[in-house]
Amino acid sequence: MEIKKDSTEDKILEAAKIVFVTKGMEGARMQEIADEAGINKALLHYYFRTKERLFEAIFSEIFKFAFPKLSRIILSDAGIVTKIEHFVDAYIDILIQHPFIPGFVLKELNRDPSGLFKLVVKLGLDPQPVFTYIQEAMDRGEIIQMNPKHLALNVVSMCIFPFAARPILSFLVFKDDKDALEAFYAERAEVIKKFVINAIVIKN
Amino acid sequence: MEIKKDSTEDKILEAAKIVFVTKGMEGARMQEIADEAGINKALLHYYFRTKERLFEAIFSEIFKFAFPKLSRIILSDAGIVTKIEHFVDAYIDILIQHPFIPGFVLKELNRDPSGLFKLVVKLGLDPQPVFTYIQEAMDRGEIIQMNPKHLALNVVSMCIFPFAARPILSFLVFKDDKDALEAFYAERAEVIKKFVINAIVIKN
DNA sequence: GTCTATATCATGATAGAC
DNA sequence: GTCTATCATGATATAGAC
Repeated sequence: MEIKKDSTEDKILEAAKIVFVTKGMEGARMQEIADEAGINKALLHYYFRTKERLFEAIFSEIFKFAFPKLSRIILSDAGIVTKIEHFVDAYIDILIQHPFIPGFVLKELNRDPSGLFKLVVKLGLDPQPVFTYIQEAMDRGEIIQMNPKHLALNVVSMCIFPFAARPILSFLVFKDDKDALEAFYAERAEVIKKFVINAIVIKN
Repeated sequence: MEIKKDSTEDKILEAAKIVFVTKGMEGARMQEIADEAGINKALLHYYFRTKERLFEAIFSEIFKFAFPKLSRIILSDAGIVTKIEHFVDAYIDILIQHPFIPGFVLKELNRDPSGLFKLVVKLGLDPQPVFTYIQEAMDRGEIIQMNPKHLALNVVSMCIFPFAARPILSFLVFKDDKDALEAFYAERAEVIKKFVINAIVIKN
């Protein structure tokens, strides 16, 4: 006897997440999602009218997952160095748990950015206060002077890119040694924090 | 009178590059490439037997474009700091001229890495000597001690990621102000160089 | 709500005339 | 070499039975 622990809709969402994340919007096949969910292809259209809508549901879910955690850190009242450290820790932690997200987001971003833009507007995401905050910390002499946008981008780049480029990193640098790659990712947070602090802390 | 300056094959290659780069392998349509080249769809199959082969031709061309320039710098006999500076300058220069490459490469990388792997093997690309070189410079006390792989990845991340994430950067940070975005990219090389040097040069 | 069967359409690829 | 016409396939979407 089989216990029905998930609704059909949940099963579809879970299956779609797996397929979309590995194959992307274009590569994903409705048949494959149906198979993965153990249901019929027509049911996908019953629950989510089109492939596009199903995709958007998954995309939003993934994006919304990371947002609140990072937002909380950014809005905290810690000093800028501590805040950057917490941000890097949290970001790398999320990425280690979901290493597929960067590749997926960048892929879809270059395919059709409008979906992400709608989401960004809907979430009321605006980085300007972050830049203003960084500038103020610089003016207070907490860190060296530089364009806040460049600083923020440097930090985010070093966090995200290694995961977005995972296949080439794995193959080229680690000769497909999964354990070595995982160990390397586990070191990233500490490395980035030290690197950034060295770069921006004022030297006497 | 129309002067035939390009062969049909060249026209196809140029058209395919435009379409593949913007749409990717999956998104690209043979019809669109044919239209872009001003020829018939059947001719594509006459010159390049399949879509896959046409794609590979473009992908190789793009990848091979950047390789020799960067390779020359890496193999030069400058000191490590100078070498990093030259590398960043050259890399950002290439990316400003071809800002689509990172998004394209990452997209195809996450779709099917095997093509890039074959290319990497064919070109005999091996980063190990670079890591060894960095380690030796560290041992000579030219820069601080850290895992050479992390250092290399930090530099490459800060160079590539801003271009890979161009759509979101453009929309979220620069409110679709193209001029502001271009100006920002133009500053990247100087910013990255200063940032890296601050991070790795030994303080007294 | 779930399924079978099918309509409709788009695309990569090919055949064959010129 | 280039074109028109067409095929074969696979995918989205819908109609309608249960």
